[in-house]
Amino acid sequence: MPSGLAPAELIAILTAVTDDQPRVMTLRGGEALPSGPFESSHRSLQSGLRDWIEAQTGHPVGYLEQLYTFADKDRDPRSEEVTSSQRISISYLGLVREQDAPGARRPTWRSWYRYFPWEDHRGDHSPKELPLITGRLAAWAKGDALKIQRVDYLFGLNGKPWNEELVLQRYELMYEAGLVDTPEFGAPMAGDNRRILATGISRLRAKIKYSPVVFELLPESFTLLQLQRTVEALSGLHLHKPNFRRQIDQQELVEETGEMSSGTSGRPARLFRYRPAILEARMLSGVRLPLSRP
Amino acid sequence: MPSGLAPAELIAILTAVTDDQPRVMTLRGGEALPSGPFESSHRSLQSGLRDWIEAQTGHPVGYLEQLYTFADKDRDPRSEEVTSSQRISISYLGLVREQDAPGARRPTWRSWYRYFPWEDHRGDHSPKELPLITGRLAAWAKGDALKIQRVDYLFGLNGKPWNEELVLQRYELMYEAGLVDTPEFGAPMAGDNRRILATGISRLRAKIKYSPVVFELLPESFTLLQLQRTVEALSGLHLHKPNFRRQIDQQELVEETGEMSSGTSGRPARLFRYRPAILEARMLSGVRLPLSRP
DNA sequence: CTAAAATGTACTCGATTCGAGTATAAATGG
DNA sequence: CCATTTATACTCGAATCGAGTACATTTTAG
Repeated sequence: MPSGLAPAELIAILTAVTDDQPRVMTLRGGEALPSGPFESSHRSLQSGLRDWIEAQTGHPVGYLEQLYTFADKDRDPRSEEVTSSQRISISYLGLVREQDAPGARRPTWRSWYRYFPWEDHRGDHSPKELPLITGRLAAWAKGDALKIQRVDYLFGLNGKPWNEELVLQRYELMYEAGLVDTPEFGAPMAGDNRRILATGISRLRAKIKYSPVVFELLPESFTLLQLQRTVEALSGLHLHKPNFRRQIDQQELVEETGEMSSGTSGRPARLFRYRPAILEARMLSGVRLPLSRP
Repeated sequence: MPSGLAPAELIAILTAVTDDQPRVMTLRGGEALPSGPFESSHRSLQSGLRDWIEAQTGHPVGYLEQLYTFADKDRDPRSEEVTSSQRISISYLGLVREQDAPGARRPTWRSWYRYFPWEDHRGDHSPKELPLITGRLAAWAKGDALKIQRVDYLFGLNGKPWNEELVLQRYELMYEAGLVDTPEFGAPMAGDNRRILATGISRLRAKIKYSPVVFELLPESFTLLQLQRTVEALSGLHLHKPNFRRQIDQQELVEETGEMSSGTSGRPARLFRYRPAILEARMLSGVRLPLSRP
């Protein structure tokens, strides 16, 4: 058994939230995710990537989590060619406070929804692309009961609820149906980068429900509305304000700083800070999503 | 920037449940997990590993999920040496029905709880090793409020509930406290294999709560008690029978076969089968854990 | 044969959670 | 001043969940 020697590559999905938009750091005019070779000199995968990101962007990375490891042929289902050496790619999800380093090298932060416009359900109406997409999917699924069921489930049709976590599954369904190269249905990326981004969004949308990672995206002190807007940006959902606040203080994840917000319109709000002391004790409760507007 | 060329290795945590014990396939007298080099000839990581396992064990793998990718220096915190070439190891969790291939090559299936005896909370009493372990941990944490809080949280002391999912975190705490090499506190494994096993157990214990993976471990048709015993074996918890059954039929994951069980003592039970048709529709409900006995 | 043990099945009850809605208070901007 | 925006405190009913009770049916021990 000859063991394959494969070069390893690290790929980062760096996410920040600004102006109520969840954003991802991109290169080459928004067409590629940042990536680089894995250096033998690094202490570990995790710390190697951390050093590399901070050097490249000037942003400290608050949270870094491994997502998935691909071999080349896994990555782009379109290419049928047989490559002799398979590159191994390890993808990571990183959360940064974009405002931390305003003066540093300006990378291009793009909204997630530029690539997945159908995933933003915050407005009063569902995204304008959705009817077109589901129409095309219905035509594609016609006759196959299993496919119809899958479309209904993934896109919340026929009484089924919209599940915001299924970003990757929806993208893969659209890929099967041949819809992902339609420019009106989201901006393209090089290779399989858009699929990797979908993986990261899925993971993060799941994670905010049972882990306090949101706070890695917020400044030191914040109002409860800021917190809610951030969760809404990530999940792409509109949340019920009173219930959201009820959950937050039931979980005792935050404490008042004593200060009040200023500079905004409307009544000033109390400022809060995250209580990292009980991080582990609250790990498995975390932020849940009390939805509203069906 | 010279890119490091690293050989990649696949490591498998193969799990089955027999005689109400969750088991893992091991080599070398229970000291190692099966592993092998990643072949360039394989179509993908996933399918490569699947072929390899089925060839080695004769067991078809029902479910296969990637766990985590390590670089060598990540893997064994004990070794301080600087290796020039870092091996990349990709670990997978696989579920098999052990009874499927009784005549094949006989690998050694060991109970999880041989390696983590403190994780089995099914009996009337908690595991006999626990008082010793928590005593030693308390001595280790003495004086450090944060450490004490962590011990309490991870081991369910001082009114905190036992959380069965935190297998890896408990193992790592015990590692920090220098308890993992005590033979009374579980059998040893080579290198970091025991830590990788803990990762797999944590993942599986979390997964059975929101995904119907349990059925990959059961025969085609089964009784509700068999299903409950399997979940109990994996979670290491004792469940409340009436509530367990209530949840199962609320979720409509199973249907009656019309047959009855035979050969066992007690009243014969109805046999059920899994309904894979609605797999996706139920993905995010799955089997939850209605505990009993505080 | 009979009783005990093991297994299966159907209920009830109360606490908690959760979605949804209502009401009121405090600031800003024409 | 009044419309608008934001903050905060409640209420209500449905669904879920932990816990417990009761009873049925079969095997096995004695």
